[in-house]
Amino acid sequence: MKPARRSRQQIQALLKLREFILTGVFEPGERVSELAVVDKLGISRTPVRLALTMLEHEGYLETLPGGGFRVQDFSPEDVQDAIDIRGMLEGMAARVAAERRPDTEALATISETVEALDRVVRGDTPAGWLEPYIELNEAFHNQLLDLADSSMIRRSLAHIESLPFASPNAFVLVGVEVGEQAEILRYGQMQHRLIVEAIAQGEGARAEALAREHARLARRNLRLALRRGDLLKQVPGASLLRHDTDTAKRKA
Amino acid sequence: MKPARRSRQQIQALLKLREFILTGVFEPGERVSELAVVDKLGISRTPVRLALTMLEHEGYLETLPGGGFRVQDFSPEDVQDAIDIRGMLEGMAARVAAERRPDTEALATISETVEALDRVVRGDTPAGWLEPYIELNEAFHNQLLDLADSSMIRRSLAHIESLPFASPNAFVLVGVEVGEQAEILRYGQMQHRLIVEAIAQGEGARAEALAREHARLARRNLRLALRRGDLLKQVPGASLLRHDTDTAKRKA
DNA sequence: GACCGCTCCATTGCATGCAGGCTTCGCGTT
DNA sequence: AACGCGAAGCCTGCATGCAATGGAGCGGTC
Repeated sequence: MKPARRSRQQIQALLKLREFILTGVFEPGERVSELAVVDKLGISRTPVRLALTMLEHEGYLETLPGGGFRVQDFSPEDVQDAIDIRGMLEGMAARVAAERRPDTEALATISETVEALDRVVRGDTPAGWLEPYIELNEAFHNQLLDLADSSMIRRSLAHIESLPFASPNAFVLVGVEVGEQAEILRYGQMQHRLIVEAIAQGEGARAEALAREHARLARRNLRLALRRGDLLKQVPGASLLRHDTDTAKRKA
Repeated sequence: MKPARRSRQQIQALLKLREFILTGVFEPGERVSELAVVDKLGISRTPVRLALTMLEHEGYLETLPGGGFRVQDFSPEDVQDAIDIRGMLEGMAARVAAERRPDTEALATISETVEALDRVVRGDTPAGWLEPYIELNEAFHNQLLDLADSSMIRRSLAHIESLPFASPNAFVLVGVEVGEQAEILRYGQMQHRLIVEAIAQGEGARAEALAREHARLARRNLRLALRRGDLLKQVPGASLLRHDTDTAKRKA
């Protein structure tokens, strides 16, 4: 029955559960017990339990006082704040990178990424540009972290980005659906350029401000998506958003 | 043999292990296996394992590729960055609080704390002032978070402050040993005052800058402690600092 | 003598049996 | 009829047995 499973059960459980939560199989606010998950996944309690606590640390779940877990829900303000926090951390990364005064060689990798992004954004290939853009965008953010070379920044960023809607690429798809998409994309790309430029010139404060402002693009797209519900479907983790119909605690 | 333990084994394990790590029973870089902990604590593997993964998320441990854990070590730069991150998050909290334009009533609690701190700092009672200062200082930071009322900021701050040397009170004791202590304390207290004032007047940018600068006091004390090794003993989690003698990877 | 391979041991990952607590439902009494 | 008390069942927390994997050490062969 189970000789096939040689991969880690715990990872399986984690992936499946995350998928279930993200796709709305488990609704926000819903209580989820070990047993229910065991029945649903066919994995025994030990790895399931481990996966549940991992999801708790990732922010998807919270423990209930009486034991068991509950699917976390998020307000629009929460999403906004998460994006802001990412922006601040990336800003700090840019500043730290600038203060190290990296030479041209150290900047080579990220410069290549910026140029590749240039080609994508300016490119006349309207079809199939999305995939590489997302990939390069993520690469840019990773390479910015590499330049800062701070395990603490890395750690905090990883923590906030474990919330899917806080990642740099979360709202790219929203922009796509909107007419001004091309202009926004070019604007963001200019920011990429200027961030690297500021770092190269050791302008820490400027690099920080640019990176922070860069994250505001995501906030802009968030507002767009909130106004046009159909756009929300493009955002990973949108199902975790609290339904406004809930008369739940606005304020504790 | 086991009828006495009715409290949660897992919590016991967590507390004991954290204490062991902080007091240096487990050295940084040391490998720690489940079995060793089971023998040492007399708690079975299931709760021990859970406690270990929790400590991993808190940043005390990291998983080894071959399985098992390793006590994390931190460079002085890591500590500095952690303090900076806390400062940024507190700055964001102050800004968000200011942008909400809280009325006098909402500010009542934190104002009382500031005044209580004033009495402690200005007070002529040189003995026994430390305890209340630490308590009030922590209360101030908590109440600042209450004003911002952002679960995301709260979450990220809790995460970074799970590292003991990143908490607001971590370096207070260092300042105590130094002659200029009184002056520094009054300076920090003035910042407390001004932060609340800025929030009350809706000056978000100023509140943020003040809160960020406020955290720099901890960085200052960190440098002091690094120069004078004896002061380091006052800092919680100092045993996690990487020994400079290690010729380990400075840079990956 | 050195290198490759095999075997054994240590250690983690998984499953399940067991006990205790919290809640809920039902029955009895006022 | 309503409230309180008691019992039962579900659910979580813990312990331990078992299997599988990775590494180290030893032996054999080239």
